[in-house]
Amino acid sequence: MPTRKQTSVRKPRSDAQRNRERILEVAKEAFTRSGANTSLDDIARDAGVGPGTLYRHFPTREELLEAVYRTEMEKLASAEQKFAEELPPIEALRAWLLLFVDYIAAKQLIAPALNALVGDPKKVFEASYARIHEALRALVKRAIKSGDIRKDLDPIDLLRALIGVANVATSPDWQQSARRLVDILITGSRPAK
Amino acid sequence: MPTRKQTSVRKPRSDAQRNRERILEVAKEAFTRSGANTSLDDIARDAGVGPGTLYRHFPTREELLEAVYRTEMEKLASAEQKFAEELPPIEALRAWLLLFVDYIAAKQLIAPALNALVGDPKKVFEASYARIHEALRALVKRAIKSGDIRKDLDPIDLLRALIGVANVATSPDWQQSARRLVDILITGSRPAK
DNA sequence: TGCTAAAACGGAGTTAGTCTCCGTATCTGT
DNA sequence: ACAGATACGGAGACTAACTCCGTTTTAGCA
Repeated sequence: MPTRKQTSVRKPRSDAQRNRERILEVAKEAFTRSGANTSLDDIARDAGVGPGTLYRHFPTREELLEAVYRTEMEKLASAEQKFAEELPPIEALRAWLLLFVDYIAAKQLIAPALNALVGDPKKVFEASYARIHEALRALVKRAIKSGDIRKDLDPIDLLRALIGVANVATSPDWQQSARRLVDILITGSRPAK
Repeated sequence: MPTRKQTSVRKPRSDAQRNRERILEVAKEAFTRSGANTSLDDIARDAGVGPGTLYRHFPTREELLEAVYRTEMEKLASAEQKFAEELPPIEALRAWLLLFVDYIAAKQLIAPALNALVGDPKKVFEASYARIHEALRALVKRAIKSGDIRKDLDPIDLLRALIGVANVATSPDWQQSARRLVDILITGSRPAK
């Protein structure tokens, strides 16, 4: 028996793969530009495929949204390692939180994702959330070990606060607000004494 | 000349008033129950009016959402005075922040509002946001004066963090997370020394 | 109280987006 | 290069959004 994975997956056909990526790319731009309610048929057309093809790859709007979102979040999560290697714990944490802010500032990707949230919150976040959470937890863990952060801090709390800031991005200075908030959060997370 | 307001407002017809309230009430429940994408025609039917009537009162989905949202936020904002009178500054602030959490926990009203956000963020929040912000600012101001909070704290930062928490309400314990966050925020907002 | 103009109603009908179905085209392995 | 499997695409059914206008209701006045 070959050691290769034999779990059903027969093979992905090359044109299918191409189309999938094409759709994802167009969708990302469309959602970012016009919000999460953009016509899916339009996205299909812009990607040069029929509606049927789009729906075969992503049966629901939410699934497409999630796929786009997950792809982007993956990039963010992978930045954790770099910071962890280059900076002292507390600074690595701060840097990553700030990157998080910059990232969603540039991409505005949180809005579409949130939109989908209304339908079924868990689905959309489940996968990417886990990945992001893992990255953040690693950073917090190191900062706890070095004594910069108090033991009982739940990393999710920080994450939630930050994601929130992005959503309430009504005023133009929201990004600065987010930066100040990072400081508040870190200060508030220090050991009691 | 009579001192009464004469600014255009001719008169609101009683049936119009009734219908408006009826729609608002049904809409609030519908959005809370099924998310912000509920069929507006359905809402109209449940309220016992025709689609035309609903659209006359609230030309767009966003406007209906905003009206519902604003009504609820008004209630929250008005709680500020009570706390300010009954509690010491820092505790009044804490209490109000916690009420904020409880409130959106119960009503889940933030989700629909956010959904609308994608279309045009400012519009939806503008009015109610101002009201809430005002309440929070008053509380923070008092807490600064009493020396419990550092001078340069921007109240909006706290608000943003909290709203965010509600949005990322994926896990069942999000409410506890929010409560911990309130502590973090308050601690992080204390004077430097 | 009865009358009238203004205000508001309501639902049929138009428009637009979602999603499916299936005949046709393309790919992969032999 | 052939066969079978896989994927494509777009016509069309369905559903919700939103409008338009003939009918009904209301407020104010004589």
